[in-house]
Amino acid sequence: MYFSEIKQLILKNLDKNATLKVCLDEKFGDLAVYGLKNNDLDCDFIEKTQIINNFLNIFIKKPILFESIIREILDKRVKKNKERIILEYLSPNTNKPLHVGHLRNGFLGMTLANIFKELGYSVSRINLINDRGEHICKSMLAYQKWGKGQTPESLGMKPDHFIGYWYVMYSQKETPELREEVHEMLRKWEQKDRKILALWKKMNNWVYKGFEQTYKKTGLEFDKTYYESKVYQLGKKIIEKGIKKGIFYKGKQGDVLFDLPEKEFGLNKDGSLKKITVLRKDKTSVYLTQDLGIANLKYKDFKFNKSIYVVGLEQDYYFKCLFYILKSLGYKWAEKCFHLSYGMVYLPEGKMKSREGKVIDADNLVDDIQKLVEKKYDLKDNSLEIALSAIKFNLLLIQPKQDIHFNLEKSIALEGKTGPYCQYSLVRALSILEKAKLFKNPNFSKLLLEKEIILIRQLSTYSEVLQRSAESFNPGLFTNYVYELAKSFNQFYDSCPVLKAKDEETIQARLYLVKAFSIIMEKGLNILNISCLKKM
RNA sequence: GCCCUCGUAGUUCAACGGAUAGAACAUGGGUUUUCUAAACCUAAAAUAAAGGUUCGAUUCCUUUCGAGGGCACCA
Repeated sequence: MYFSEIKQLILKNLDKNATLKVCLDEKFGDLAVYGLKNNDLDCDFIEKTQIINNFLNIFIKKPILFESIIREILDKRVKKNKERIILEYLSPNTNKPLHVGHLRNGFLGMTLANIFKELGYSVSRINLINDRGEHICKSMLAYQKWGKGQTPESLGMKPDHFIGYWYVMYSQKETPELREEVHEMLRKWEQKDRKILALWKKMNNWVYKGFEQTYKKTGLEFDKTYYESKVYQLGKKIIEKGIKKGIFYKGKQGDVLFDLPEKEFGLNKDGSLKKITVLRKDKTSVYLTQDLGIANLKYKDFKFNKSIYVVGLEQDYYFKCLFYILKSLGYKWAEKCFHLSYGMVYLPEGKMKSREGKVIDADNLVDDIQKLVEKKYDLKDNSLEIALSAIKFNLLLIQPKQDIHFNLEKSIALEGKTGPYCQYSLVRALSILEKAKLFKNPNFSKLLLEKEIILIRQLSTYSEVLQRSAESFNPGLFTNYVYELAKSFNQFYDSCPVLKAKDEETIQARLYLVKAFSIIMEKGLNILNISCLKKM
């Protein structure tokens, strides 16, 4: 019998509304449920039941319990779920390199995708590249004016950093005249002016080359890439239809508007309804125009059961509008769209400002931490994997809604509650398993010590945490679990020798426990996109 | 002005409405002839304030204070 089956059997015997909880505190039972007076549980694996503080505590016969948990982990069965989930994340602009905020976004998306995959969903990961618009023209204009034909190669710069350099230069030199030139450039771009298109292509290709390097280094992956320049016109037909249906209307100046209802959005200061522009008077798209189109395209391409947008909290209002308009247009799938909003990353001196170059650059961050690892532990091997593990773990640990106050020295620790700590616990486990052989029939009644029991209980909550983490779209919950698991193992490792235990039966029972731990820890690290190392 | 989010040890973060609010870092004290000490053990330290709902509130509701974000042709 597996642990999940035990839980189901017990649940059958309880009230309908009862929820079972695995107890991690040894004083209580193995499972507990609140508020039950009647404890007639008729299952032969139950040792005793006891009511403490109005909790019904259920004690299960230890060998059966341990075997059920460990066996379930060893006999990995893959669940399948027919639901399809799409996740959009990263979505960079092509006018500057990636910074630590992008990393937070990307790792949130990647990890959530992995969590849903582990639960059996069919998942597609989408990157929507913001490759057009005024902000893109800014770096183009600066390069055109002052670039003197230099290239990333001629300056020895990573190509996306090269582009970012011109974006910062534009911002520093910006004047009303320059701003007008940017508008003019965008107009030419939309009219497919050859020269401008050629410049745009050249510069975007540089950026992509740089992004690719960063993706590869940090492990960011996608199943599908949409380019804004190719799809930004899609929304216009929807706008036309919406006007005919009376959902949108033309403003005095010829722009197209949508009225936001008072109930959900409140009123303006003067008591009028809030409005939002869906198309400019000159018929060019605003973000909303293209997002209406892209949302449709996504549904056509994927027929999703859930569409998740990983985008910062500064766009909460925007997404509320977008989803409301989609619903008003009659798309049934509108309610399956979800904005995963996450907090900003702040520097000690305040908000990051790309325009001023005040950012924690993604590439530099990885390089810095990697150097730190090499220096601190005097090693070359695996230093990148360890540095990335520290960064990813740190960014994922904090629940999405929280802002992160980033401090280079303090934030990316290498010891304590960190990625490397978790990697290290797996290294230790694998090192034991390498030296031993597992026999077929372990005797789990040999596992009696406190640290053994805590580790087993910790292992037993894996699926539960995974499920909760998915339901709340919170990878932080799972990241914390991975740490707690590593901690339980390190404590076990310290107090319970495996290969040098007193008798062969204890050795085997503990080996099975180590094996089960290594399986879950490997899964856990893979979900967090952290490398499983054999040596550290 | 209005709307949204957040306020937990010195610091950075946890806690499905449930049992004694957990960690990490920093600080103090310890552990290596034993499977990797990037580890383990140990001490001290917190729910912004005031009300309410509840058998029970860090969690839900109201108010105040504080921080951040947003509110029609920006992304």
